[in-house]
Amino acid sequence: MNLGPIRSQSLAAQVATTIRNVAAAAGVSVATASRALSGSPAVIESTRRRVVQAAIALDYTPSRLARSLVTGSTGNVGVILPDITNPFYTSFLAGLETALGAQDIGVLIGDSGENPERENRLVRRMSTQVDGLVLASSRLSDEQIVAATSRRPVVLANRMLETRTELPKRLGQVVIDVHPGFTAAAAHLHSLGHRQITYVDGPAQSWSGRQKRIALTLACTRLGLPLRILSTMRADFSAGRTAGRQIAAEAQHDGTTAVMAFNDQVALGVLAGLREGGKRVPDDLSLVGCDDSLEDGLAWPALTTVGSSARALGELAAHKILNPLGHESGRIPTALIVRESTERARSGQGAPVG
Amino acid sequence: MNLGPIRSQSLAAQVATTIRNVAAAAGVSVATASRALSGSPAVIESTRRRVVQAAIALDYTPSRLARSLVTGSTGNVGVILPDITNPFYTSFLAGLETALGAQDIGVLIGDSGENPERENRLVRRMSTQVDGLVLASSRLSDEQIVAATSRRPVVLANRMLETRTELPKRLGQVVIDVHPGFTAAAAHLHSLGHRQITYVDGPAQSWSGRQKRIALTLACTRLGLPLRILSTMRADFSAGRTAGRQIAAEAQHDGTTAVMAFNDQVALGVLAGLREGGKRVPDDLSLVGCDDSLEDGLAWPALTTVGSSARALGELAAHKILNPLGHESGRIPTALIVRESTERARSGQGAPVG
DNA sequence: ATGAAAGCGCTAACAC
DNA sequence: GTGTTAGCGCTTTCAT
Repeated sequence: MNLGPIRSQSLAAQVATTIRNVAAAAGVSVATASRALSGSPAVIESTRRRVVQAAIALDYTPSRLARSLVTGSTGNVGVILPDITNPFYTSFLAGLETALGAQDIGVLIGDSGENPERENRLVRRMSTQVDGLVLASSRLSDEQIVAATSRRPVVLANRMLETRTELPKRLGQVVIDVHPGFTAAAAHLHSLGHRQITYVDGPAQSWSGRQKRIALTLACTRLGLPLRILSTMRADFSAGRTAGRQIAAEAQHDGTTAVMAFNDQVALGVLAGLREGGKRVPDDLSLVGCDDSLEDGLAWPALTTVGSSARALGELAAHKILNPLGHESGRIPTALIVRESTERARSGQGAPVG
Repeated sequence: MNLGPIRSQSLAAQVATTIRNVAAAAGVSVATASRALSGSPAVIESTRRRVVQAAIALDYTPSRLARSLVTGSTGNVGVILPDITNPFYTSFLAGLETALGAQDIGVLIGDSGENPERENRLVRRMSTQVDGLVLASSRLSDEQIVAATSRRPVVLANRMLETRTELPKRLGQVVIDVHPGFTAAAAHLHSLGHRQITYVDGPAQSWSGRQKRIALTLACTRLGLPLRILSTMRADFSAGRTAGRQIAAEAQHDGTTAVMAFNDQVALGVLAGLREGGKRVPDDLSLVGCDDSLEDGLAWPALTTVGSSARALGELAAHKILNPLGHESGRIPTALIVRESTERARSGQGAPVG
């Protein structure tokens, strides 16, 4: 029996099969088809089977757009990162994507390039097609973030609002607690006999950068350890390298015997810069990174680092965005991972090379 | 004058402002509001201004969902990668995202984990909310890819269909042409006096892996250079490290003096493994990576590598998906980048260490 | 247990 | 130049 014109499956621009087709093929109404496919208990087993079979036969895939439009929930979340290329965010994203994917939530991604305007454009652009927004190391102002909150639930990762601002509902915050790791790192270096540390900092505007600076300063002060801070514009390899060269050149004057870095990329750069400046790690200077984003053994000597799990941060952000319950900010702890790049301070400066 | 109930902006779950509100506020019909906002020439300047002002005043953001539903175009593309964490794909993604973002196209991302089933699920899941799909190093079968093509235009990156299959319309292919780079690498090693090369391969199933193997085999054959191939399961640091240890242990028996690696991650692993096996690069063995995904100086010694631009591949994929015109497959060339990890072969084997 | 109908927010004919 | 109407594909009352 021929129920109306069969959709001629020509080779041209396919018209996707809709729930209407499925309903027709199964001989039920659209409503019933919808119920059957979404597993409503209000549909009898025999009809359900027919509907499902029709759906399979027609290779039916429900339109998420239409569904979202009516339900008001999209099944997607948006993530905005400052730099997709940075291993820290890459791991963060992997953790997030895995956790969300397991719940069949899609991920829309945007790279802000550390540019607040671009970040804001991305927020607006995404806001109508996601259920929530995850902003990693956001460079937006507190006000802008609060504003974003009125569109969609927001989870801030690696950043917290100044608490003078009233915390809006629908705002979650997940951060890495750098204190334990940095405190341990300072203590570790101190116990190895180091008496002058140079810290190669990241960009000044970053919230997490400020946290690290504070934690380290505090720890060093308590130990009576003098700390010298070197600023860089971008927290990447080449900035570290430049700093490394500088440190190599100045070490004999300022007495620096240990270097800490904003992150592992910078540390790797410092390593290269020191080497180019004729200094060896850990013989001449000790070196500590941050993030534990490098596979063990990737650096040589293996890098002592303040370990945290960007991946865990991503997973935590995923959970926060899925249930915007409490206001307590999630924290991922840090701990010092001692490997080969730190060693007992040599009394004198080794004979300068090259 | 009060036109109906003003939406009470309570603190509770905001109801987003719709084009209806804007139209009402501007005192025009919804259609006119739509036209005004989308820049239709058929609306007089004065009304346009009123509409736009109302939109701004109400902080109106058009619903992409609704728009997509009616226009049939979503303004999003989906990207599926085997591993978000891998720098190659990370650069690829960055190139893609930049190129698409410039056209105000959003990016939906999925990590297949090199799992064909998961990849297929992602394809289905995304298909109703994107205008096109970019599959990087897809592990799907030719048939599955062709099937995906019937849902949305597809661009294959770093993979080509076996040409026995009829090429579907709406399928683009962009690849990295490894031949020039690998040929140059083999010639380079040969000219340095190396007479036995070991190649540390990646996963056997990968299309791009096959290309590299073919290119290298061909080049070596032409040079009369014997080639030994070591297979690995995953193309990552630790696989390389294992291979490196093995090579260090066997080098004296098989006469290997130069190692080539599937990619830079593997090469870095090989470097570590060789070091652990008491071999030094480039003194004892030369080493060549692939991709140029490491910042220069990140590895030490700096890695000679077959350079290609994953970023450029991403940009090319973006262009392909935006205009699914021709069938010619886009190619990104490769070239050998000589740095410090390759050197003239030593006549004898250096005294084995450790 | 199933169907008919309304409507999510928007654009695109088709009037006027 | 602007308004009216239909409808994208789906879910969800409300009847039956």
